[in-house]
Amino acid sequence: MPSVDATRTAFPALRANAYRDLWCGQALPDRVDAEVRVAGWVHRRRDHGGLVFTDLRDRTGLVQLVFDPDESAEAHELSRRLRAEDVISAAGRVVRRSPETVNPDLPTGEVEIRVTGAELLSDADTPQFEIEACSGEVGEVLRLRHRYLDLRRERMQAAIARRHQVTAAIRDFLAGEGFLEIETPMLSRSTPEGARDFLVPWRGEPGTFFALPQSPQLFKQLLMVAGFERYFQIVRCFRDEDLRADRQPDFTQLDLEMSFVEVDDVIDLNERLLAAVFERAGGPEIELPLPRLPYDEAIARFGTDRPDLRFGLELVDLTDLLAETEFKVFRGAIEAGGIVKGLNAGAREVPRSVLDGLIERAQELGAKGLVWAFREGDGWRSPTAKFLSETELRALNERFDAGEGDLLLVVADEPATANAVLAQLRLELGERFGLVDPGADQLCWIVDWPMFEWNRDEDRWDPLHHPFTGPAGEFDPERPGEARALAYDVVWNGQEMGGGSIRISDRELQLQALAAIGIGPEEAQERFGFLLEALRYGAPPHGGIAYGVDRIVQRLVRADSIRDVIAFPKSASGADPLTGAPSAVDEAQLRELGLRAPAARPAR
RNA sequence: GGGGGCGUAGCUCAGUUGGUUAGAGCGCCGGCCUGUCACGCCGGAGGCCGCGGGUUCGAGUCCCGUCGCUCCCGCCA
Repeated sequence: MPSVDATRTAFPALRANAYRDLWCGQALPDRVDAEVRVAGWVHRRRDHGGLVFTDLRDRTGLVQLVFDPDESAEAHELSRRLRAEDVISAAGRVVRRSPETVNPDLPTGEVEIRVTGAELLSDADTPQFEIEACSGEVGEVLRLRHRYLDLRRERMQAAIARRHQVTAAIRDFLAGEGFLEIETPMLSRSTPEGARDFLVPWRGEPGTFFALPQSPQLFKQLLMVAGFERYFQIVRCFRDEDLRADRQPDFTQLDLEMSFVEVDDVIDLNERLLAAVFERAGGPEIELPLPRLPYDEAIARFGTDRPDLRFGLELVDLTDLLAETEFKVFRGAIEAGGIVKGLNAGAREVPRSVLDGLIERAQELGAKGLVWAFREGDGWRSPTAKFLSETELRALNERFDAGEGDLLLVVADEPATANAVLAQLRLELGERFGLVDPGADQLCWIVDWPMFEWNRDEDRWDPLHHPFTGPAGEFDPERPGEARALAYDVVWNGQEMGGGSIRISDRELQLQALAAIGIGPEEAQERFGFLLEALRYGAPPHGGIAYGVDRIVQRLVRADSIRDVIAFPKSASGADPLTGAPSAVDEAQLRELGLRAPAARPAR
């Protein structure tokens, strides 16, 4: 007998109320002979003319109601008029089913309720889609337009309940560690770094704008200066960028900050936090401490700062081996400041069409090309092997640790491109070859980040995290490229779940860090003056982290899309099919704000 | 901004080399049915094949454009 879905929250006994005194999912053998009232939605109806069965659904599950004319002619009459999703309440007696009629697939399948009286509380139009469709997934826009129906599905109820378990576990754990939950403003100042801001025009002075927060970063630092020492917030954040399957323009962070801590302190607390959340919300069992991977090692081995550690196919640097090669593709790339890097996909039967597809994919991802080679005996089967010398082939072979039939894929390009392309190909090959156990989970910390990376388009240094991240050791403003940051990201199966750092708590150092990315004292004062000012008044050393709560829940319920764990998400195009937002506003509203409507608005 | 995929009944989809009356399952409507539980059986309704143009004797099918959805790249400090 299956137990009630463990992902749903526990249900306390209902106190008798106007409509019911038992949740459907509580109609269990221990209630046999009880006279009860239940209420909910008509999930399915099986009309035998004489007997009518309905499955009644509430948040806790299903229970079978039996409408027998011998029990109540009136209720039986009503039952024949019921339609899917009608809302009813029913009174009756819990009875044990005879052995041959037990439904082992239903937690309440050992009993049923013989109805003695029923009331139709609300009748329902036929939904445009079936609540629990038996074929295929219903189109997402339709689901979102009728989200209140979509959310009735068991999977969605479970996802939203799981989300509650996650946030409840977070609150309980952090409260136990001395954290206070403190709110920060939604209407705040635009700090046009990083993502595009959502702006809110201010009526008080037309032409000025609030910005919705991309994160409460600066406020939480001020809370540390204010002496709260341990703060957290489960908080909505906003970024006006294009969406993805794991990205929403408005999303939820767990934001936390601690005073008088160093990197190890923050990581230790967060590992225990993750373990507590996983234990309570049905996540993976994790062994602490989690592995820590230095940034450089992650890039070298996986080509990315968020490696999926559930499978191998690690990258191998071949630059030194081929430095003298005659093969122009490789040689040319190396001389232009690039690298040659490859991965060994192992012994695979890979048809030519797939190889062509890989080349095409590599080019899509920005590579000039992709060289493939199969190990065959002492030699190689590859259209390009003939360009390489015997010595080089042997060296390649050793470096790759290649065995018979192994497929090698090689990209020669500047480091960022070669790494990005191979990192993505590695993921896609892992998927294609079934190297990832769908039940496996691998978490790790990425540590020892560079402070800055060179932005060639803008001709300046950009922070890898944000400009309030503390440097490790002495900071040399003359050599920003060499600075390391006291930063850490937590990566789960190749997805960034959270990231944080020890912050700069010294005003002079903060000014230097801003200067390194091209923000001089005046501009710093103009944009971050309130922070710099606060740092004058006794700022404790502090650091923290922020997690994507939606992503954590998405992973826990193994949903393909972040939208499946948010009650009312935006569609992939960024709009809300339910309310029709965003929408035009009337002229008077715009006038008040000193704004003008665009000349022509495309019809939505 | 760029690339891929999709758009046929309320829903999920099929639709051959371009061929005459566009199908299936589910749902819906009507009827029958006292042990079903994705109930069953009989009958029925339901289509601007996203939209516009083109090629053709003939277009759901081919071509061009456009709109919508979706995935990815860019972007997301």
